[in-house]
Amino acid sequence: MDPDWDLYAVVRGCTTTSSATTTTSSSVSSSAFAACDPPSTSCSFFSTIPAEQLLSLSETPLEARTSIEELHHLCKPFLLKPQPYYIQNNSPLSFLSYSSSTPKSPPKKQEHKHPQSQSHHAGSAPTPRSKRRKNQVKKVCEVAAENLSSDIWAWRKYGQKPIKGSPYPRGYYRCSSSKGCLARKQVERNRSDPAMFIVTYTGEHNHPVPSHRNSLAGSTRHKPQTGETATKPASPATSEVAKSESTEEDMQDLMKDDDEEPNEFGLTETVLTDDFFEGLEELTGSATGSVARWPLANNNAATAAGGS
DNA sequence: CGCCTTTGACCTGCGC
DNA sequence: GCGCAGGTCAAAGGCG
Repeated sequence: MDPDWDLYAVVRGCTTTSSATTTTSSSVSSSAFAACDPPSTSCSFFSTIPAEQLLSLSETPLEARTSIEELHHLCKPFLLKPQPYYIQNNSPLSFLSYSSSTPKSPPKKQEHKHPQSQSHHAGSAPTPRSKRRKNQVKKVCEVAAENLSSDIWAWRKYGQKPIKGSPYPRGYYRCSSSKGCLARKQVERNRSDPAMFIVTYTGEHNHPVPSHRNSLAGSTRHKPQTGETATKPASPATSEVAKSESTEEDMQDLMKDDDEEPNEFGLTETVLTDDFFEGLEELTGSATGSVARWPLANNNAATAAGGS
């Protein structure tokens, strides 16, 4: 497994919101930091840090890590470690759900291959659609509706199904940034809390974060969402995202001057505020759990299923 | 023109 | 083995 793509996403998400400060290299490490969510959500990248590390971090006087560089330095070690599952919540350092469909089984890239159409997705040998349900690495996160639009990846909806027991349908999206990308995500509205969306990521991106969204053409479709018909996929996944992200792109463009790579941390000083470290304390306490979490930076579920 | 969403059909895994 | 439910495909139509 490799949280790479998630991390990338994280980075971007963060970069877009928080004004870029210093752009350096190492997208990987930065990604972890980027964990911070856009606007309302503060940084939760610490969730990626092992409990022990967190403790040590928290014990470090704030004054001691006033610079991004320092923070980076402190966290870098953990950022490269693959983390099983990370749940990101819309709220700063709280973790909502944790789900692991397959804790350890190696990422099954080809979660399935349709016999009738296995021609596409070049590069990967056609494999049966088998074992898609089991042995499949998933990253599940719960995202608030308002955060659904913060996803740096371009997703394309390829299906929607009503889920038994749930009044809301589940939307199926795949990464449209790259033809052969196996990354997929499912967006489902939380039945118990309609304001929240459950986003499940499967597969991995086999390409770097797109500096620009693939295309916006035809992505913005304004279909009159008939009420809350469980069949209406909230907002066209990417479409909404695309729109809301147009500004992100702009920002990214601006930032590109410095470097193509996303902001090292994607954090601004403002992000590293008391609030930011406040949550840290909480984390140190909660992070002692064995459950690995990470800032699934992408709250992207901009794609909402069950649409709003 | 290219990409997106929608949607019904099809395929496969899983539980009984 | 059967049926259900979940996941994906692909055609049709829309949008920039």
